[in-house]
Amino acid sequence: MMGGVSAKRPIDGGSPRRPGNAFLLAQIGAHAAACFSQRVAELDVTPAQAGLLRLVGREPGQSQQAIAAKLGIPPSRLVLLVDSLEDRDWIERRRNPHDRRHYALYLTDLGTRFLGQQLGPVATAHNDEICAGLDEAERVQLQEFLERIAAHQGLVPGVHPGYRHSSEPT
Amino acid sequence: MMGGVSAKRPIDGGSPRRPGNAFLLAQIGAHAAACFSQRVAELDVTPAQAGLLRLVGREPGQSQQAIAAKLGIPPSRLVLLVDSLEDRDWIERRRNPHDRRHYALYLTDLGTRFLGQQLGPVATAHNDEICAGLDEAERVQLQEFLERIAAHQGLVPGVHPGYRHSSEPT
DNA sequence: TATTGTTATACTCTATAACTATA
DNA sequence: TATAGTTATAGAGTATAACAATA
Repeated sequence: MMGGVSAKRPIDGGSPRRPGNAFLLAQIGAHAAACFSQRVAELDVTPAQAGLLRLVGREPGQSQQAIAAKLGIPPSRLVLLVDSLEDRDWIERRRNPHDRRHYALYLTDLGTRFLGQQLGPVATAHNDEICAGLDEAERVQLQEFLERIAAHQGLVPGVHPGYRHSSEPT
Repeated sequence: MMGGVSAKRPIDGGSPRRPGNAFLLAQIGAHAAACFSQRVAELDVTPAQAGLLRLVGREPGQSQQAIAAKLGIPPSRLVLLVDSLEDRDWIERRRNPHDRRHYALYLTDLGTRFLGQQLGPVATAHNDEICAGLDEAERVQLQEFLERIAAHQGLVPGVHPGYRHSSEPT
């Protein structure tokens, strides 16, 4: 080993003493995602499944290609996700009569009920848990800030890239 | 397949029409982490390496066990991370003379310089990029909200759990 | 015997690319 | 030939558990 050693005392290292907004957002965002994951696990659902279910409910009738593009994932990955929801009888693949290569995805009645009666309340409770510590006015204010940031970053309203390989401590 | 089909029209599905704060935090957080990952990649560094480097700079002299516990990762994973930083001559393992089982981690001079002159500016630029769209007063206000949330959620100031298996679309 | 750090192994998740069918 | 969906394979990243050294 070459290069001497320093730092008998704590060193700041160029980064601000207290974490900035970007770091806090990443930290809290990861925490929120982990909490949500734990909550939906009690319904035997993964976050990815929950997200797809919500997307199909919000914009039914789309092809798998369109959905995969919207989520920024390869179509091959979507297949297994769709399979898992179809196995539970929550969504349904319907052939497009005009072009039999396409499938169009729709919620089943069961899926609609699950989304509205099971997943919805869990998402609401999750949101409340994360916002604990902020009063109503502050939550509105925070939402405005976050929406502005999201718009500035070009993020699509209902979709987030929980797919990139990050993993980032401290 | 049993269970009829519904949803000829878009369906809200119990979740709020516009994403709530928790969803926005997760979405923006993942985006911020991805941006940071891209930025530090230009320095040939992973987010995990950057985080460890900052942690060692902030609290030098800790054992690997202590750091692993703080980051919430298994010690075996930390070994490779420490190896990669030691290979670059940025940090150093020093034997504890009183208990030769322990190592204590310190920055080298080179690591101190890299942290201050390379990584620091990148982190600052990253923070500015994420906060684009908010003026100075709003950034301060946002930071206050985020710090309050982090405290309420019991998050340790410098450490975030970018380790759980989430992956969550929509 | 307990603890620190390390190595070895196995498992999960994901993307890439080959394959089938429709057009 | 091109496109939608599927299947198969391989790679990265991670945790679990066995191991060696020190106490």
